Amino acid sequence: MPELPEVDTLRRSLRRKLVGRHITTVIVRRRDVVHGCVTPTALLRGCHVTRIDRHGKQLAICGSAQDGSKRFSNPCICIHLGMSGSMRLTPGDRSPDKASRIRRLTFAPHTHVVWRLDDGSTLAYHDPRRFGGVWTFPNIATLRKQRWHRLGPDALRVTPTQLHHALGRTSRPIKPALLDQTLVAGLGNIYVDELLFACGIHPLTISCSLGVNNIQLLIDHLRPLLRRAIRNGGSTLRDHADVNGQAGRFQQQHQVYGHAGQPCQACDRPLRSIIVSGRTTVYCESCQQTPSD
DNA sequence: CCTTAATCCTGGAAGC
DNA sequence: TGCTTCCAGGATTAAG
Repeated sequence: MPELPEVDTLRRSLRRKLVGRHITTVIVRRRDVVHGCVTPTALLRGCHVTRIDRHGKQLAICGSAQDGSKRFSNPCICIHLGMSGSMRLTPGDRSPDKASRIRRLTFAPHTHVVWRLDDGSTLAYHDPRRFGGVWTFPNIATLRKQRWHRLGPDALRVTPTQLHHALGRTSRPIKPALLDQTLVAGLGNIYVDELLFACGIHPLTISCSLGVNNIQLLIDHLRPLLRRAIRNGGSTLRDHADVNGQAGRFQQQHQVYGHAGQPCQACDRPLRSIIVSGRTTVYCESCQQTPSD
């Protein structure tokens, strides 16, 4: 499932391959996955791509265009991959025959939006389960103000003070609290389970009972965990892949997620699986205790 | 405040 | 083999 490391893998690839390119055509194959203005212009047709941003699990692609009266516009689209979304870049056909280049434009199943670039390559947004979507904004400031303002600080940048504040005001267990994007943005089921295992914190620990030491422990493990995942191209369980179709490798390093019943890497006892606020949660009963601090 | 459940949706896996 | 059923999950919403 695309969480922060998977989305950041995508951001890095797009930054490399998309920034500076010109978008010549936009094809919307399913209108209902696009929210806000659905015109090609709002979806960056005629724009140069200026930057790619990310907050939590959401991605922003910003463009810049000049109209007839030389006025600039800087539209911006926000992409949320939901559960099964992915982006794929297909290199352009360099053959001189224009007709064959156009005929080559075939669509994989569940392709909802396609952008054609000035070098003939295409960027395609797929999402079989359609929990994700594309949101259009007149500029990135509006995106931040209207959409990203509801999210908590990004999980890669959250400070101990911010985390302490966020967790201090909820009596929910730590597991659903860390999944709550309004408290911290970017974590999903995989990385919360991995984080709590790394910290030795029981998933049912009441958030506001965590002391400063444990907040620091969470921070100390959070960034290295996410960075390691990003370095490995994220976790591929089923759908996630980079823009070139390559799967991530971090799932090979999961300590608990997907390993229920298997021996704990640290103590050899079988890992337990429970449901916490509707989410499958895997942890080690002996390594993860409720801290008294 | 909190929780649970339902909702959206599809494909893969398990079960008969 | 082929059908049905279940399950996965991010976010939101409603109900308890």
